[in-house]
Formats: sequence, C-alpha cells, structure tokens
Amino acid sequence: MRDIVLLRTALESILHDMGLSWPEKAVIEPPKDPRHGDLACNLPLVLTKQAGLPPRALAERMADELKARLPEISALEIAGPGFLNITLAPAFWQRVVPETERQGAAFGSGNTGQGRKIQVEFVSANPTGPLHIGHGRGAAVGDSLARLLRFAGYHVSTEYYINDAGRQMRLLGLSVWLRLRDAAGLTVDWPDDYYRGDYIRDIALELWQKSPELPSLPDDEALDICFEYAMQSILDGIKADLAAFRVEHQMWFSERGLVRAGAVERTLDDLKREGHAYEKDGALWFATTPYGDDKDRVLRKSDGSLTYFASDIAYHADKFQRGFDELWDVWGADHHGYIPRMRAAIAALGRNPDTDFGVTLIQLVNLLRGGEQVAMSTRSGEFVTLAEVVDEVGVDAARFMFLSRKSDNSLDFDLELVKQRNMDNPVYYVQYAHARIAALLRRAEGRGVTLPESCDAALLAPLASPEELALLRALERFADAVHEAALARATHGISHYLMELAGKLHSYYTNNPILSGDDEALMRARLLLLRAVRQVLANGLDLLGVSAPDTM
RNA sequence: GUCCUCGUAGCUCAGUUGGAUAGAGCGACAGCCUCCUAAGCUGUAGGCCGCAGGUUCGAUUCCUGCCGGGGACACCA
Repeated sequence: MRDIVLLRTALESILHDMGLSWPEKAVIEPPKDPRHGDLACNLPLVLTKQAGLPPRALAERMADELKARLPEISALEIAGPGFLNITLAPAFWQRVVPETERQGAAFGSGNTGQGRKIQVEFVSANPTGPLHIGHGRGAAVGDSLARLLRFAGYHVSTEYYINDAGRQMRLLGLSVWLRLRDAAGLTVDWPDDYYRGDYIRDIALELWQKSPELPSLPDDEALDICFEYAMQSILDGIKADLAAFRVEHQMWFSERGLVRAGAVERTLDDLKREGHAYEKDGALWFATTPYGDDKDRVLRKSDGSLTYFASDIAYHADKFQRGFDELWDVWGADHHGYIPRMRAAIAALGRNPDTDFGVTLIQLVNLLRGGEQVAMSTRSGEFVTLAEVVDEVGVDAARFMFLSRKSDNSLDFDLELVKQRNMDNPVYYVQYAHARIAALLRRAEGRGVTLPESCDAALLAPLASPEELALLRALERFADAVHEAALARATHGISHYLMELAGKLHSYYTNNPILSGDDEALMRARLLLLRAVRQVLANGLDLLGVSAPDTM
C-alpha cells in the first residue's frame, strides 16, 4: 500500500508538471511475476496521445523523472510498449517491521469503513431445533465478516433475528405437546409435519418433570407452555453452540416483540400511505414490480394473517431507524429469490438498495463422511448438528474450511478430511507457521538472545535476500488484503492471503538457518522479521476467528 | 418455461474495476531430517480459463448466443 501510494503520488506530480492528468486506465500494481519488479505501472495509449510523444519516449521521460524524484527506487526498467517496472530498495520494505511492532494487534487495520455504521445479521435460524452444519457455515461467515469490517474501520453491530412469531413455531409447540401426551399415555393424532427429532422428546420429558400437571391442562394452555419452554430451551442451546464456535451476536431481536409493538401494522400503514401497497382479492399487496421484482408480493393474506415478508419489512425499517447506514444480511441460498423483493422494500423505505443493503448467500454444505453423504433434515431429525461437528473436528478446522471458500459456492465438508492434519486441511499449514516462529523465538530467548521491543532501520539492514524481501512485501500487503476483503464484504481473501504468507514463511524457514548462523546481526534481523510475520499471521487468523497457537 | 449463479490442471479451488509467460494446495513422480517443530521444504509432469461469436491495440475477465452443473420462481417461512 505504502509503495503504491508513493509511486502514484510521484507519477501524478510528474504528469501534473507536464500538463497532463492521471488517466483512469492507468494501474499501479504488484506484477504477478516477481521478476518484473515490485511494482508495475502501465502507461495507456491515451497518455501518449495527450503527451504528443511516442510511447517509448514517454516511458523514458517518466522513468528519468521517477528516478530523480524517488530515492527509494533501486531499479527501473521499461518493458514492452508501456510498462514501467519498478523495484524499491530493501530499506523501503524493511520499514514494515517496526510498523508491525508499533501497531501490534492493530496492524493491518484501516479506515476503509470511515466509521460507517453497518449491521450484520446472520444465522437467524428458526429456533425449532439445534443448529446444523449449514447454519455453522453462515455463523462462521457472518461472524468473520463482522470481525473483518470492524478491523477495516466500520462501526459494526451483529444481530440474530428470532423468528418466533410464525407457523413453524406453533408447530414446534405442538410437537412437544404431542410428545408429552404420548409419554403420558394419552391418545395422540400425529400430524404429517411435526418435528420428530430426539431433542423434542427430551424437551417434552424435561418439561413434564418440571410441570407434572401439564397433561391435565386444556390443550390451548398446555400448547402455550410447551411452545414457550421449547423455544427457550432450544434458543439456549443455540446460544451455547454459537459461543462454543466463537460466534458473537451482540443483539438477539425477537420478531414477536416487533409484532406486539405494532411495528408491522405501522409499516403497512406507511406503505399504503406512500402508495406502495394496495388491496386486491381480499389481500394486501406490495407493489414490488416497479423496483425490478417479477411480481407483486402479498403482505396480508385474505385470511387476515401477515406474511413473513410483511414483518421482515418492518424489521428492516426498524434497523434503519436504529441508525444503521447499511444492513448486511447473511441468508441461506434458498432465499435467493427473496432478494429482489427485499431490495424493493428497502427502496420503498426510502433507502438505496445498492449501497445501504446487501446479502451474502450461503450455499449448501454437503456433509460427507469418508466420501459418503450424510443425510440432513431437521424435520425427520436425521442430521448432524454443528455442536457434533465442532466436537469432532474442532472450531479452528471447521471455521477455516468454511471461510476459505466463496460462500456462494456449495461446499463439500468431509468430516474425515477435515479431521486430518495435513494439507487437505490448510488451517494447520497456517497455524504451524505461527507455532514455528513462536518456537524459534522461545529458543532464541533461551539462548540469551534478547530482541528490542521496537527496532530501527540499522537492525533490519541485513534483510536483503529475495526470500526476505518477499516476506516483507507480503507483510506490506496485509492491509491491502483487509481493504479489498472489506469492500467485497467477503473473508475468503484473508484465508488465501494467510496461506500465501504461511507458504513463504515455511519456505524461508526451511532454507535459511535462523539461529545456527554465525552472523549475529543477521540472526537478530531475521528474528525481528519473523516476529513481524507472527504478528500478521495472528492478526489474520483472528479475523477468521481461528486460534494462533504457540505450540502444536 | 422465466430469472439468478457457477463452469479455470486428474481433484478442491483462487484470480478479473480488461494488460506481460494464467496461480495455489491435494493427488502423481523424483529428491531433502546426526542440524531451529518433516503438520515442513525443493524439483518435474499436468491448462483451447465450457463452446461460438462480438467490443478492444489487447479478453480467462466485458457483451450476446449456446452447452453443462446448481439454485430460485406460494395469499410458505
């Protein structure tokens, strides 16, 4: 980042002096092939036309000016018709090390968000059963997105929306009630769609023990008690599972609370008043088509009951009223078709759906065990819960697996593979890099080598080999990776960055004896470099919610 | 049927505001521990970036069509 800013500033000032301006198409970036130097800048044809010079002459003029103005440049070549390949001196790159020391855990953080208030809503699973592996993916993605955005200078709030007002929840109460009646030896008419999991029976038995009088109560009353108890019990389980998965929701928001406060009715009134809603066939419709939806959507059914969509609009209106600039929702991919109507709702609320609202879709997780599909269905009760998976493979491996792939691609999650401690499981590769450095620093300390809290340029001067410069450059790129990932509202770039940094570290570690050399100044410089690498690995892993162990 | 999305090495996937010779890991093959953690390193092989057009000085990237995988299309949540 520093390097690009440096070069860009210099180039702009040169162009300015020539009476030219920076063209849109000109890019400064690290070349894919390191042989082309640290930075490559292309000079588009537009520029040569403006300058009235042939491409080669312009490139030469720019090169001369750059060399005169930037003492940091150690090599500069003109490649092809319009490429300037620039190499910066080691001293420039070495400055990143004291920067990691100064900033510590904050190194890499930035001000991409400029304090923008963004709310990330994720998981929000109906509390009708324990979280399964698919919820786990959404949990990891949402939680890490929040960590990333916070790190990048956004003001982030995380929230779980509890859908406790709908039909599914009545069905949950009924399922528990029927289980309880069954256990009490009363007659039971099983509907087709009740919840069958063992946890329903457990809840029913637990409740019966606490309230032995329950089977003799009238249906309505008993149902209410069953529902309340079951939901609370399941929510407690969900909270515990999320906590164990290192996932934090700052706010738990109840749909029922929203409905009871009259917020849904108020929102419907507002929509009607603004001309967004109309009556047809005895139902209340929301005109979403003007905003690009396929068809208009029902808000209140002809039987008088509200749709989920109606309360969801009220919910999003409520969020905006709470002062958020942007709402970011993490949804299951089956909500794909729901996005256009939600965007329409956002627009009807007077907000910009392009900038103030966004959705991350979480594709399906195919849970496998040794290549065999594991069946999942909440209703039938045959599923592997998040808690079971975490128990089997660990939080780190599970989170890293979820976060190293784009979330809108389906993911094969093979329990046997994720348990393995090899490169099928990249989390260990990254963690191992961290642990190796920690071990090395411990050993150095044991030998009486003490490192200063903060180092100066002279101490780092010995770092000049290609591998060392590659590591320094990689450290420099961390902030860029954070910036880009934050703008993309996706964390997989961080995982890939960490894999790359760890790879460079392992290679360096294997090929360069750190402690056994006889050049003490070099040894100290290398230890300082590695300490900086460890800091960046730890910072990156923390964004993913993965631990950075000192020993493995 | 309509819309969305994906298609990159044998496998799992990165990469693209259009730029030089397209990357990583796994798997395969060949090497490296009397030495700082071998959960590691080094090297080799492996590619019409789905196909066909278009825009451009330049396309894996943008546009159109087609083929193939996945998904969404309720007065469900």
